[in-house]
Amino acid sequence: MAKLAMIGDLARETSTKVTTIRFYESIGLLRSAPRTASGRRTYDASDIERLHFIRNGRRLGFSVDEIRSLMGLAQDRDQDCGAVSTIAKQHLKDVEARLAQLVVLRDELAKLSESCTKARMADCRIMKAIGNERP
Amino acid sequence: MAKLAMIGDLARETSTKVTTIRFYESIGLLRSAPRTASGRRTYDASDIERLHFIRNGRRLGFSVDEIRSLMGLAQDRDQDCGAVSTIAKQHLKDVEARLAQLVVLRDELAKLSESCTKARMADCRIMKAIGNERP
DNA sequence: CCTACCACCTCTAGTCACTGTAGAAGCAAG
DNA sequence: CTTGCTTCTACAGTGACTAGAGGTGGTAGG
Repeated sequence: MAKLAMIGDLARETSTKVTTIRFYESIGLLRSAPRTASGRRTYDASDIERLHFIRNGRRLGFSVDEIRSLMGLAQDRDQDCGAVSTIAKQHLKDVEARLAQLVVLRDELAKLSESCTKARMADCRIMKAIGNERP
Repeated sequence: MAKLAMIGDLARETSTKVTTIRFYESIGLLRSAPRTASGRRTYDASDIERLHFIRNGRRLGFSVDEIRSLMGLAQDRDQDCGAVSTIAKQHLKDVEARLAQLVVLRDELAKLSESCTKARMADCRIMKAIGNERP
């Protein structure tokens, strides 16, 4: 039988903080890990995989709830994966929307930043611009 | 003397929720508005300007603390505005960094999303990809 | 004058995904 | 045996609001 990992090993393996792993357990994203006699959490290979999935999902910007859904769907191994595709596509759409917003923001900020003429505060163009913009 | 506005007027004028205005007061971003006999907040033109500044600052992605700094700097009307420029430039840099990250993310997600072959869950490429990516 | 209705009030708790802290106990090496 | 690391629990804090409960004030219509 495979040797068990302590929480610190899991943390290193997945570049996750120990506190974050405990947090995932507390919100039910990871199962309640079995404990040693002295109360320490022990993990096996499937926990490592699951945590990798969670971390990658988060890195890709999926919310905890989306990850929960994805992992839930994975249970039905014979179902088709249309629902997964739907979640991924929606997320992509959201990211694209945020991206577009951020581009607008960047351009506004760049214009703002360029407008500086090293004036007195009372005449500062940046301050005036922030005060006057009406979207 | 100019007529005073109620909190609802201010909210409409600046597209801000009433609760948000009260929140800004509670964190000292807006002054404690003077009250009518019955305890309602009253606002004048300078409050409207100040709130516009705050909202525009937030829309541009400045944090509440940055806005606080900017408004603090504005007090010294004779000082030069180098500090303002510094804050704006730093913020621009932050936004550009986020933008770059988001572009990477978008590309990863797009690839992910395209990889779907409408398979059984057990063979889903999207799920496999989320599970297997190791940054 | 009464009633309906809206705007306003305070206070508290919830959101999201963690992070940080305090204080105690386990465990292996020197 | 001591040192120093890891782990444990439990709770508070982050940012920037948002929502809800439960109440008062002011006004317009009947």
